[in-house]
Amino acid sequence: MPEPRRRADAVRNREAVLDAAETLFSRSGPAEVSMNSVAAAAGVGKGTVFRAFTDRTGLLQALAERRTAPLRAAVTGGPAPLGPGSPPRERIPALLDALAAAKLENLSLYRALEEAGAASPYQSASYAWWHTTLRDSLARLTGGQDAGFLAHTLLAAVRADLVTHLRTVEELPEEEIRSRLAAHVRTVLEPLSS
Amino acid sequence: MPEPRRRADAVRNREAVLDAAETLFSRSGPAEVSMNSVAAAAGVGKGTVFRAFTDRTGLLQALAERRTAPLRAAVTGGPAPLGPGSPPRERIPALLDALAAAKLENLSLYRALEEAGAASPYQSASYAWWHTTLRDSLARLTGGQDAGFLAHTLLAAVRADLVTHLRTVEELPEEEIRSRLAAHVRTVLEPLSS
DNA sequence: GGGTGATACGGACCAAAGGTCCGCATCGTA
DNA sequence: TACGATGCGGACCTTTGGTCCGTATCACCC
Repeated sequence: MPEPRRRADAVRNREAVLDAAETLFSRSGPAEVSMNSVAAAAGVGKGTVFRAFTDRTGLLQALAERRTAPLRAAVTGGPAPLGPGSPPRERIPALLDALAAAKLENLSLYRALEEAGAASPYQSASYAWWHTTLRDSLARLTGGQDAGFLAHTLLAAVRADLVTHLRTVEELPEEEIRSRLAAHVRTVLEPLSS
Repeated sequence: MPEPRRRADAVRNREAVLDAAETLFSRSGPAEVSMNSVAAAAGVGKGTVFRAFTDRTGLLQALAERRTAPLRAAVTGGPAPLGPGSPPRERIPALLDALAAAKLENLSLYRALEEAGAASPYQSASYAWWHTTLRDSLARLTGGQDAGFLAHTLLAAVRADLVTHLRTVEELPEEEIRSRLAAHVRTVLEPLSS
């Protein structure tokens, strides 16, 4: 596979689109960010956006991936408590707290991502990755039993629309949300035999 | 308020639309059920559908309400374990199991409902009702502390898209899903001081 | 620097879906 | 049976994701 060599203007445009989309999402809800507006904000034609990212979901994924690259790196190869070496009882709360923090920082992006057009969030590679990571850590405590289901329920507790509801309707501050989540994780982890 | 008296054809059409929509949802995913197709299947014009239900969300809500009326009745005024008199340790698992069962029976309807077009599921009256009901029961165990958050997490565990994923991708049978959910509920309820 | 093929650009265009509108039909009542 | 109120239906509008292709730009070689 001899890497087909990207043209300079193509990579420049790709970056511009990501930047524009990032700004738009930071300023308004997911519904206001249409592909048209992204293209316009990037000073680029619509076709360029779709060529670079295939479809809306592709753009959202690329954006989310770029924003959370450090987090993913910390989880896959970093030190404790996020890194793969950490003991589950430290790592699992850390994972969920980090994920919650990431969502809180990029709420409308994550909302857009989880609405997902047609496909449910459960189809995405990103969800699969988090689920696997979490499940494996959990399995070291449970012996594997129901770790998968438990991982799903924990991840469901940090879904972007729920977090949004907690922030905007129940008006909980970030730290409050994170501490309640932490308490919940503690509760769930408690009874697991080491 | 002297009840404006509904015309006979209007109520007939309303029913026809509900029936048609119900059939469509039972046969295909939420994306396939457009307002147009509902109108066509009901043998009725589009305007009639929108006049009767205001918008798509209104139709979905009306449909869900009709399908789960018995369940709501059982919860608000029925006998144990669902009824309001039952002790929380019986009632809470029963509530979640019943809700899970309802979703399993009407998966694509609930998926459509939770996608919600623009508004998140957390805006809906139906969610608020379940959340309040569950929170109140939980509060009788926790003394109120974090009952609201816990109720959210429990409800998140039965979200339609998650349930769909468990059924179709992980291929768990209904009973398996319900029993894992039950186990999870037990775990979460366990540490609560009575 | 100039020529040439490959690659990317951009915006007109398309299709689908939710929602609106209003001339016409049907209902309920006297 | 007549007549006003209510409801009907489908053409129409708007928005949005996504496609297409004639044109411009890039990268490479001479």
